[in-house]
Amino acid sequence: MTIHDVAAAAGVSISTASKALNNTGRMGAETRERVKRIAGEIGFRPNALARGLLSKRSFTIGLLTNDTYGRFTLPVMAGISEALVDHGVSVFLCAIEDDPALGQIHVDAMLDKQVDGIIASGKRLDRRLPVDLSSLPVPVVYAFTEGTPNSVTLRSDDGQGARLAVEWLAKLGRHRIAHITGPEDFFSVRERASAYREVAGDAEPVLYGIWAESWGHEAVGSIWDRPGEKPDAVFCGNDQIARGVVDALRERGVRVPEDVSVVGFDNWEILAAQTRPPLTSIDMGLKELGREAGLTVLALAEGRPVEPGVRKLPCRLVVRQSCGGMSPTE
Amino acid sequence: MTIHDVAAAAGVSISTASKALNNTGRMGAETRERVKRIAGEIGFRPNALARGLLSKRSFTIGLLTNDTYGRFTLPVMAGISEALVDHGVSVFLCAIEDDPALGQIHVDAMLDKQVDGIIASGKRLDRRLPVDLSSLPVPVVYAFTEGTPNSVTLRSDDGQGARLAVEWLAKLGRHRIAHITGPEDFFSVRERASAYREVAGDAEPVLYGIWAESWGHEAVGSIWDRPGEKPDAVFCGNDQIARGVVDALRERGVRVPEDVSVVGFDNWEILAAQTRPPLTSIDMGLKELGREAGLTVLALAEGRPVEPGVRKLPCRLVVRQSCGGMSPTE
DNA sequence: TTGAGGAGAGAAAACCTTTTCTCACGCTGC
DNA sequence: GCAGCGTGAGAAAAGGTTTTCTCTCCTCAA
Repeated sequence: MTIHDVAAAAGVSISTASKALNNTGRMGAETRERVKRIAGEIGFRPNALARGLLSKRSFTIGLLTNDTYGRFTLPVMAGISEALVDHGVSVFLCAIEDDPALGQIHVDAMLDKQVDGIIASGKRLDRRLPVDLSSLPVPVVYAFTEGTPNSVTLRSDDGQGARLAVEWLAKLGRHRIAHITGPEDFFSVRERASAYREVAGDAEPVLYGIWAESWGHEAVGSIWDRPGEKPDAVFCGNDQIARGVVDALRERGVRVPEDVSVVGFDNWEILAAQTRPPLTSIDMGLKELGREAGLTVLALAEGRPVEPGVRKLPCRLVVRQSCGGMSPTE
Repeated sequence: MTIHDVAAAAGVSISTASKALNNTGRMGAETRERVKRIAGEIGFRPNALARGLLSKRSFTIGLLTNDTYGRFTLPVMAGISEALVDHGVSVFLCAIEDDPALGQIHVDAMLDKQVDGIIASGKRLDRRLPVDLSSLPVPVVYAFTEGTPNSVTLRSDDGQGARLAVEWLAKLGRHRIAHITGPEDFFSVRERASAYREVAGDAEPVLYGIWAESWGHEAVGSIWDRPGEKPDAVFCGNDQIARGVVDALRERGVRVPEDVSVVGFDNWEILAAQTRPPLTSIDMGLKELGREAGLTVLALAEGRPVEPGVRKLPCRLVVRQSCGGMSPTE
């Protein structure tokens, strides 16, 4: 089913058929309608390859990621797809592990296929993908991964997210707020910790560890075993740690949320909702991040100007039951 | 950088350049080498759109899924990508939620882009995607979702997986093996339960519930609170349930694995490894499934014959510490 | 010396669409 | 009655590549 068939069936030339279908050119209204009707009847759909060859636009972009579990990439991907499907753009997903060679293969394959742009994503804000995207013939947007100097980079505002969490705890009347978090060499860990300090002061030390439940357990042990007053709230670096914290507290007979409020980070639905009690958590808004990234790369592909630099998107507090108290709108 | 530039730089015609680069046609060996060298030097890469237009092969396939969390789709995707990247094939990922309209939009977009084939995937073996793929102009392979009657369908062998689990427990000397699993209306639940019955007999009832930790908890409660002898092993319908079971047992002072062995299903790394103790689990081999699906759709796209029907791929036992005992090779 | 045949290379068509250019025709205004 | 113009529609080129066909030499054998 090519445009030839449409033209033949409508008794017009190919050029007329094309113009009719694209609402361009001059022609009689009934001719246009007839061509359109016939195209619909025989189920004509234009070949995107041929169209792309001419227009230099493939309506295709690539998403490059090294996030194997997809915990971060999946929401980003969903946002991108959601934003771009209306524009007829499809997305190549390329998981490149941490392998530079594999990354290069995928980038080359995408360029061969004339993608209109590339979105680079990852599992960590302060690490680069193992492949250089700085001088590609197509626009590149970095989302949730570190970009090159003059690039467009989108990331979550972890400081604001942390502030949100701690202020929420404060609003609930908690004032001895501990912070149990991940490895200090993560930029986002430092950013969250410093926002935490701003709001909570330094009554409690920040406990750095690893991104695991076991660390949440262990940290609760070290805090509750030491003498002196105990915290009445814990702000955790991610939901896994929070889960460990909640479990450890319950095992010690400390009630959550009655005695201690706990806030997580990431709002990893499948974990946060299964914890007992379900975790109040900070959502980084990765889907919105993806949506923005999609629209941005599209803008660049269409030649619209986008000012370079790092753009931080706000986090959101998702209230469940691990803090007790009021609803978030009060 | 087009083949015109290569031809000009090498002082040959376009056709000669093309033939040189593709190792086709007749020509002097040094001419061929010279063209290749120059193409390499100026960084020529053929335009896949133009090539696809002519060859009717876009070296592109689509992966359609309604699995939002990507827990099943992600490993499948990884397998597909891994198998096809060597063949120069890129993959469009289309997440269609459960929306028929969205599904149709994505399918149309992919067909417009002349994909060589489509792989349909999902989150459940016994459900169809909300879009009809039965009479598309491109080959379709179903992976981890129900296919249409005469299609090629790939799925995990859940019966064999369940057998693996129960036999493993038996081999460890466990003989009162309980089965706590998901909703009975899942085909895979029934399949696993019936394999369990075959091996374990019906000393213990099968407990059907929901796919949640809370159900694991609850089920342990109902078993351990009833009078009489207790199980010495629990085979769980998935890792979330297993997690709930392990936690509930620990809370009751029942030791895992000393007193009771626990096996999960899905081998959801991030959960199984964080459980205390880490879960022995059945891996459905979704990556291999993806790989097979990729190679199969490629075969179909190239016109090689593939016999239709349902092909079951074996599950694998992944031993961690929740069963105790020996290593898996003994 | 001539004819056949083969080797090397180029011309051109094809893939499908969009877009620009050209053409024919009928009408209006002088 | 004729120049000019607007309208509707088609011809053709372009985009980058592959492939088939053709052409020109050159060599070798008769």
